Amino acid sequence: MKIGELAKKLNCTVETIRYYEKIGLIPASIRDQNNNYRHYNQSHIEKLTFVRHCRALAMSHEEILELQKARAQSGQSCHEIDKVIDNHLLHVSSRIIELQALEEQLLALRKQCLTPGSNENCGIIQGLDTPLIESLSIDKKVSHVTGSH
Amino acid sequence: MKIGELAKKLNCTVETIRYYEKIGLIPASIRDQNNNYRHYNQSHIEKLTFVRHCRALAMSHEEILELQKARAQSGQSCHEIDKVIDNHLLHVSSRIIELQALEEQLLALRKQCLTPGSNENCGIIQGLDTPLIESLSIDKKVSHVTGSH
DNA sequence: AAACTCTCTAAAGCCACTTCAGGGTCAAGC
DNA sequence: GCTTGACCCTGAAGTGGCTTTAGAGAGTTT
Repeated sequence: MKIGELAKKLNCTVETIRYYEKIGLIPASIRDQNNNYRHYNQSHIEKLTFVRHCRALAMSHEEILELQKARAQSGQSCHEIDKVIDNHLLHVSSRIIELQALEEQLLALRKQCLTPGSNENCGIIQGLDTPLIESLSIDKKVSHVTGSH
Repeated sequence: MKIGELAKKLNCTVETIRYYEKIGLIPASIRDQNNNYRHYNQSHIEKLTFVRHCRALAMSHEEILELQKARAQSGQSCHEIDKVIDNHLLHVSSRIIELQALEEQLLALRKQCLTPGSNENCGIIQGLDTPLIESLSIDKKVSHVTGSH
């Protein structure tokens, strides 16, 4: 299977696959000796499926590498694996709480301007001109699950 | 006021302030003629307060620039301002919904391994080896509020 | 043979900063 | 007057997880 077909199968771009190979998230593909095209077999598909599933769950590359490493320790307990998932769940749930706090602040701000007038008197602008309450800025070290855009 | 004092006042780093100036998110500071140090007055403080408040609400630089532009149109209605906030609220709430769906998937996955055994038989690994259900990958164009870490 | 699609590589761009390297400035204490 | 340490300066590179661009070779269709 060539890279384009694999990309379609896994609902990602060929660039993403090449990028994963480059950074070592998936093993190097086999190359066609004539034209240097990448070729993939079942084992490659499985490895990429795993990575894409992890990414769809918003795991970082580092977390994925940890999972791959833990899984490779044959015969070992899967305690390490559980730990990675538990930690990541913490990342996600703390990010949800952060964003919910943010949403509330934004809704409160929005209510300052229910009847649009001139922008000089806009309650939103007035609200934004005042500093934020400290408590909102939640500890950013907890989660790698960032951003909102 | 020098940059270090301003940074403390606004709970950010001096590097961030210099960066904002560089990309034009805040106007250039006044410079001390002797040593080229940046100096800030009340007007600068207000502008940076506005930007930091917007950023604390997870607005993108682009959104902040839109707000600044809208506000500068004196005499105009604040309809544009409302629109930016409404749009951003959409970003945030759709990201919350995404992350909640993600959290559920992760919890379901976690339940596959309640009694840790060998990692070969770990239900989490088995779960990650299967492709994701398409419906999870929500339209990523909606929100700039991304990530989880 | 031309046109179109697929593949390749290396490098740059994105966002919102942070970090680094290598300096200059200034006040306090010896 | 000299050192120490805190602060300031600039420009460039690094972060993560890709995406985009530029330029070129390979393969298929007309």
